[in-house]
Amino acid sequence: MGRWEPDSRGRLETAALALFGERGFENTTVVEIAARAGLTERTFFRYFADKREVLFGGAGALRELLVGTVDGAPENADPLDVVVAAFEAAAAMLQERREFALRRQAVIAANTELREREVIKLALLAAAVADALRRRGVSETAASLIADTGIAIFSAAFAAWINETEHREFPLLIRESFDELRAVTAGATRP
Amino acid sequence: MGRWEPDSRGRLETAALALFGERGFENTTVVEIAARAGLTERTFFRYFADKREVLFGGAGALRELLVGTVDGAPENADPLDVVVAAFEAAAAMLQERREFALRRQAVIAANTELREREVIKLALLAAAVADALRRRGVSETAASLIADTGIAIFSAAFAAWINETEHREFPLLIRESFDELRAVTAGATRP
DNA sequence: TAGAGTGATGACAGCAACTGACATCAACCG
DNA sequence: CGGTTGATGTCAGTTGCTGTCATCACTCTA
Repeated sequence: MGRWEPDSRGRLETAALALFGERGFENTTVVEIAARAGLTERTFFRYFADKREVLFGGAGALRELLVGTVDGAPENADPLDVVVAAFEAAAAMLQERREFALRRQAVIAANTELREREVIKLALLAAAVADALRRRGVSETAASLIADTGIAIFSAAFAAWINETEHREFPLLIRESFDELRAVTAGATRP
Repeated sequence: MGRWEPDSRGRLETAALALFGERGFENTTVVEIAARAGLTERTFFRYFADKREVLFGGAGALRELLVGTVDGAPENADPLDVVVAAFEAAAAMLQERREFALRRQAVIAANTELREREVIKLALLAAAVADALRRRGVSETAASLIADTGIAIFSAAFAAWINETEHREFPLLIRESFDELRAVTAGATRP
């Protein structure tokens, strides 16, 4: 048995999500989060670079899944198809923790700073996916475009998944958004 | 003649960009910015919600231009074409202040917090464009997708405009990114 | 098994971002 | 001419975040 309770990081994350839910992000101090987790403020900042970061621990796993899927796709597959498939896998992953995702999203939606952080996390995911595409030989610009497009599809599907009253499968919603995007671009100016 | 020097806001912006360029964002305090502008810290925070915001005053004008262009487009025009045209207009606007844009971008690129803020500004632009599209009758999901796609095109073109050694016309680069995106989506899975 | 690490945590001091409350005073207005 | 207004200053306080050093159960090694 260790000297301290185990899983400090997890306890901090749980405490933070609970407190943010109860009284909001701004009305919760780091000292309070740490106290509820049975730790001190200093320890909080050893695990998380800043107060917001405590809500974004899962981003790393998501990135690995996305990059892994792209890296593992057949060599001659269409890049956009590959990216969409990767986001479908990510959607499936999130779907398994829908309750957590909902509570977390409610907290984030209620605060501008947190929305900022979420947007930048998405941008980082896009950058990682773009890198993976370049490794497959996709050109500089195309890689960015495709990765950003993937994020756009994912965001649209995520909003639907969270907000729709009839709860449909998240990966299915990804596919639908993709179809919609193809319809949209097909309609635009033809040379 | 006023009681104070005019254009406090502008003086703060100029002082901030200069200081950030000299010693970096993190090594510059708000007190120093205010002092160089002949003002106090408190006044700085009356004009800007936070330290980063001093670099993003132009975002409002950009949004108005985008939204205005979308609102003013012919009623039956293809939504994606309309959005691309709006971003071409925005690109033309930025091109007129290339020097400023370059210095500003160098400062932003050097700091994570500032990159975060820039990403969220782009997200806000996307949201505004999406709203404008909905006003035109475009569906909820399609509006988000098209607006995000526009941002993706803009971002890719902006990177090229800033980084390429041969300086090409920004609006032209937008058009090229758009073409590339269409090529990419045309290549993906066909039903 | 003594003693030297090791690693997670605590204690404490301090900076800088940001805020609220109130004071100031030139310019303007009736 | 006196009152109001609006931009700015002053000051005190909270909180996010960091550097530094101490602590001490556990572990490894001689």
